[in-house]
Amino acid sequence: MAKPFYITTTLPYVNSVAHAGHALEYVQADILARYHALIGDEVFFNTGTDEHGVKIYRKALEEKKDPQAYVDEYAEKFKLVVQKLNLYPDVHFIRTTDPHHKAAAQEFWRRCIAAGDIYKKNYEVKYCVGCELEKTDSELQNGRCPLHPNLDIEIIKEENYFFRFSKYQVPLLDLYARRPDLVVPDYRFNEIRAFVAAGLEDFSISRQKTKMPWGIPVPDDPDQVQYVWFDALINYISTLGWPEENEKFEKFWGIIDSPKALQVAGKDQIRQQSAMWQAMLISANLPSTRQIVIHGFITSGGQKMSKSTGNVIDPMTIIDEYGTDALRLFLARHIHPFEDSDFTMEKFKESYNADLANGLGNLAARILTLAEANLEKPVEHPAPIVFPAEYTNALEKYDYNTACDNVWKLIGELDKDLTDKKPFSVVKADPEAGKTMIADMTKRLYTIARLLQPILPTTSDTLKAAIGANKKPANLFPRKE
RNA sequence: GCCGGCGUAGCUCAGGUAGUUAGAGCACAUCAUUCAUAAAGAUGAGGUCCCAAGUGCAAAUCUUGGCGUCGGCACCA
Repeated sequence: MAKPFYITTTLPYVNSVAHAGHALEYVQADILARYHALIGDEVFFNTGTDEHGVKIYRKALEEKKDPQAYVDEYAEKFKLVVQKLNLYPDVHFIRTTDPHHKAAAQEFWRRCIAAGDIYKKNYEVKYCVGCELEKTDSELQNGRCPLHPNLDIEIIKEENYFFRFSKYQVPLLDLYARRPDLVVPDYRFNEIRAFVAAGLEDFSISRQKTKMPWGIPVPDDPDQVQYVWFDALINYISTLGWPEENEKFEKFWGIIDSPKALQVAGKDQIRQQSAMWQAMLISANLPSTRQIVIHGFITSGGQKMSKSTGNVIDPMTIIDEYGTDALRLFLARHIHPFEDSDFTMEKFKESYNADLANGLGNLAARILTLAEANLEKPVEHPAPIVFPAEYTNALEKYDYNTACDNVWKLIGELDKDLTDKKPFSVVKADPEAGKTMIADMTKRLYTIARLLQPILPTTSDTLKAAIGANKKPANLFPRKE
């Protein structure tokens, strides 16, 4: 009986195109999805786009587009990214403007009301006339907008709905105590625990429709829409057909005593994912997330990527030049799973040439040339292997770097054996012995291809097909200068 | 300011409950070679393990202090 495995990324907000950080999160989640599929689990992999809110509304107006037309366009762009990164074919792509998601968000809201956790109150918004934007305290300096220090900040009163977050301090701390691996890595868990322990304030979860209509309507209140991320978080369960498809929901998301869902998110998302969303789930009487894995950010040349610095790495450009698997390997092997990491073209090219052109690509060429020339028929596929413990343990701990290192250790050993045992010489002196060696090494290459499946799916398939046909493929990774 | 992490070869990092000459991958140099993508292989160079004091027979590893650096301390998603 296949074990259900649920995994989701966060949904990118569609006010800009996909960047390297999105690619990292997609690839990390995809490696886990594919790994679990490989070991026989029934996988539900969710991603999609977060499409409501004031920023999108403004951008649509700026571009003189209907908001729906604007988000349709961006959703297509992100779908293309998902495709180009070669994510798991059955990935479920949810959009927060999907009718079913809207209905689910409204139902979720009603459940929170039923729990007594939503109430209306006057909310004071700080507003900078210069920016024409609302400002938070952390954005202000000495009570003034840093961009427009000569203008006074205006206080606008707005009636909004609030979520009774304060009520969930103890329940959240209980949850954290019960589930000591809820958030990975542990220092991120400590951060959120400290944050919750310091006390929680209720937060606003709606906006006035007259000012900002681009959101999901609040049930039974035509004047308010849900604040964007309240609705956005609900995608993790609406994607499963919640609330109608309860069987599917329990199968993948779990039940209260046995949560199953795995979430991957960036370090800027800790609070939303591991505190606010978990409180919302408790309020709606639904199971919590089983585990939230927090990754770091990608920097370039030690700095945040920005157009003005000119250090932006565009994942799509890299794919066009080097191929999807080259990008996937760099993200998996050379970007730290949890800490911020540097991504420069120099480092990328170095790793491409070392790991792929000189490493895997060259090894495949060596072996398959010998196999094609000397074996009469393709080798029989080795029986499904037991994966090396170092490899599986690393993936269970989200240590993609070490999982890759483990495969590359096998590549190195096979390469060295080929050099030392010289089947290319042996086959001339003693054809049968040489052929046996070549067949054996071809099988080892097949095993490596299987281990590569979650990380480099296309390369894995190409290698397996080549071995199956006993035909050397074209250069997998041409060396780049 | 408060809390926490980190500081080890050119680069990215591992080790670190103290115990032989400090490790890996990449990069670099030399040699050799062809089954292969001028690739792979062998050999080698490269480190006062941030600084100082302390506790030990013994400290990169423990303690204290200092310096440096990074992260968190709510409504930007």
